[in-house]
Amino acid sequence: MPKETYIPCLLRLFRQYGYDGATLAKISEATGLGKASLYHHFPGGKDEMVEAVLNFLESWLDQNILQPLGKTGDAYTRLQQMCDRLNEFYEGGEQPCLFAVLLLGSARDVFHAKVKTLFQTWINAIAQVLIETGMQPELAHQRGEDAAIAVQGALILAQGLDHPAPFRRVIQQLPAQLCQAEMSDNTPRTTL
Amino acid sequence: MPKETYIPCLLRLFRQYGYDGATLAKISEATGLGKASLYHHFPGGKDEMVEAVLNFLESWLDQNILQPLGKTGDAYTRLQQMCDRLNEFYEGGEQPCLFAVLLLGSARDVFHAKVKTLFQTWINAIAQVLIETGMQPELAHQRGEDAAIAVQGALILAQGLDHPAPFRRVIQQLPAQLCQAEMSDNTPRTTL
DNA sequence: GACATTATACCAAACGATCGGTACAGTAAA
DNA sequence: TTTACTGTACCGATCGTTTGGTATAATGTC
Repeated sequence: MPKETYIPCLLRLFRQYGYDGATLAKISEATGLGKASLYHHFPGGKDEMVEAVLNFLESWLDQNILQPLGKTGDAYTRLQQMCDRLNEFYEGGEQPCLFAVLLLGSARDVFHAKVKTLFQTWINAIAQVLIETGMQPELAHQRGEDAAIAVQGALILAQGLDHPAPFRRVIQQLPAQLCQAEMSDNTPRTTL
Repeated sequence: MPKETYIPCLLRLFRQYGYDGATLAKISEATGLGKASLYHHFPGGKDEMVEAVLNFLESWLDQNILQPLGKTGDAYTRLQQMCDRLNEFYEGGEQPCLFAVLLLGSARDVFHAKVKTLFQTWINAIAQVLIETGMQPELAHQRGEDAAIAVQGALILAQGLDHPAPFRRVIQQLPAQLCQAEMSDNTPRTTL
């Protein structure tokens, strides 16, 4: 079997257990491959496995996020499509984000560069959509960051509260919040 | 020396390296205590060390967040005080959140219950402040979640982008966003 | 005060288990 | 016969943990 076959399984393991927690014993059991076979497909060991998963996620990002966002048409609808795909990918908030897992694990330095560019790519793509609607580039970029923040934060909270509701709500509200016009005054609030 | 002396050091280590990455060797070196001495203070081993850190964070939360939020006075100002303390604690976005680290590490199950109640306590305290301003309880609770989401997401992004700017911006904008009145119509946006 | 006892704080060394990784013989397919 | 792949057995290193013990200071006893 080609090594690409095992990428989804590896993704699942690293998301679930983290870099350290996903031991070769677990990987061997989950893939049904002996250690020797794993090292045949991934001579670089665990690091190469994670790298392969990150490459897979890069192409996933391109196909499921960047390309839909790059199409012509309604900005709101395009962002909604992105949210649909994110909802799928994170299984409605039940699965954590591998990026966050890697960033907060002990091997953060090894994969930091790759994760950084993936984040930047995603944020820039969102910003570009908003710029096309006439939004100022600076604000659009902020909104792109806000989207990433909302998704990542919601995933953390969903894990922490052991309930996916916050993530689902964020995903549902996100397109409207991103397209929303800026507040006219600085601090409009209900009451003091 | 009493074991409380070593809590800040342990907090730093677990934040920086994660549960798995903070090995006893590193802990021994950082604290200046031999492994056996660590087991004198924390007979339960690493788990008890983390537990002690979480207990410390629980009292930190009470003193620096819950009590200021519980005072009388301007809601906006109280939330701003909370943000100041958070900014301190996370060192302007340069330090990750131990809760997230634990939730995404391999030992998530062990500390999940404790982290969950701490999250809930924090969110409820924010919601209570907003309810006092006349906000509907349901919306107030959503805003409490939004605050946690924004902080956690911003910390992840700050780690991922290797730049604390997103966190600082979120912290600065947070009080206004929480107090902000609900949108009149559902999806007001600039352009299609 | 002098002495025995106990509690606290600490450490060097070693424990078994598991880690990621490798060597190599063997099998299956071309 | 070559190439691709896999199972077994094994490696050194490091993991968290435990053992056995030593100082030091406090506490009780006479």
